Amino acid sequence: MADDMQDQRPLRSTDRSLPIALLRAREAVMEPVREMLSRSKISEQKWRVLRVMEEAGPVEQSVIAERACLLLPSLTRIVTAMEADGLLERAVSKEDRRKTIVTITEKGRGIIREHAPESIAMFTRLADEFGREDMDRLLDLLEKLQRMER
Amino acid sequence: MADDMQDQRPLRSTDRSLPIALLRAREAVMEPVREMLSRSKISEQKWRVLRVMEEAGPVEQSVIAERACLLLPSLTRIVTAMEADGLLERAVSKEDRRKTIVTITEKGRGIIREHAPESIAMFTRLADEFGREDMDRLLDLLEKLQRMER
DNA sequence: TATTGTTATACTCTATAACTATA
DNA sequence: TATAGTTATAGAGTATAACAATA
Repeated sequence: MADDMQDQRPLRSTDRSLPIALLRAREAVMEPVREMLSRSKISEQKWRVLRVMEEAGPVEQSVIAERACLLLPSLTRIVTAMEADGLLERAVSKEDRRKTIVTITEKGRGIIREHAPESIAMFTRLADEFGREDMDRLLDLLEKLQRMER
Repeated sequence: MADDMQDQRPLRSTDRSLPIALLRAREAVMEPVREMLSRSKISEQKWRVLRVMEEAGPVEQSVIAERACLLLPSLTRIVTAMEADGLLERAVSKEDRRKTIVTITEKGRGIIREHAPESIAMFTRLADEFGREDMDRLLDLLEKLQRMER
């Protein structure tokens, strides 16, 4: 009701602004994660790429870019560096020679394995403190939001 | 149960990874917001600073930095540029001369007013599509998360 | 001595456009 | 003509440390 009056209404408080609330929540959650990653000199972005690649299997770069929330030009640089570090391999697709198929290497998987226990422990601790049910509810809602807008 | 076995468990799917889910959700939500801001040549960060300042009234920079999710060195540059553009004013605090108190100007408020209708309309449309109740629930959970970790 | 904010620096990501090669 | 990816470039933010002024 009264949606036509919205031009006169003030903006929501920043706590109830979805973009700001998502950002603040993420910053809060990322604090210990950043601490963990910085110890092993792997950037947040590279970690996301590893996670996405391990999950998706061999994939083209556009897919990685979308799922890791990176632009293609950024991904090109990141993937080049990671290939040099032996964390992944690139190959031209046989079906479509425009595509580059990227595969995680054993060394790349090693990085994930190395951090998995601590990563899981952090999440478990957070979920316990936050409440498991609320955490599930939150993840459900985030998935729904993600799926809606595209 | 079986939390002691976590070292052997694989990581959660990226859809159920809280940091990744928060990031993807935010990217989805930000798409139209970025489109709006780019039309008026105001960066996402400056927009956050304006929002926080309007809400908080005259505040020191540390507070803005925390609430706008920016590091102090980044904020220093942003605030310098915004002061040059007449969007805010800086003054040394009388109680504690180490502190800089920043105040939004009428011109700064103008930027917010200019974008408020479109911003509210975007959110209203999104909340309708997403479901008002779910949106409230999501914002409650995000607030809770934000408050927990600090 | 600790705190607030600034400056400096190296690195990285963003955003856009232009380009190559394939389709 | 359109698409996948690369390269180039300008701008901006990140992260850290060192510093000045003040408490």
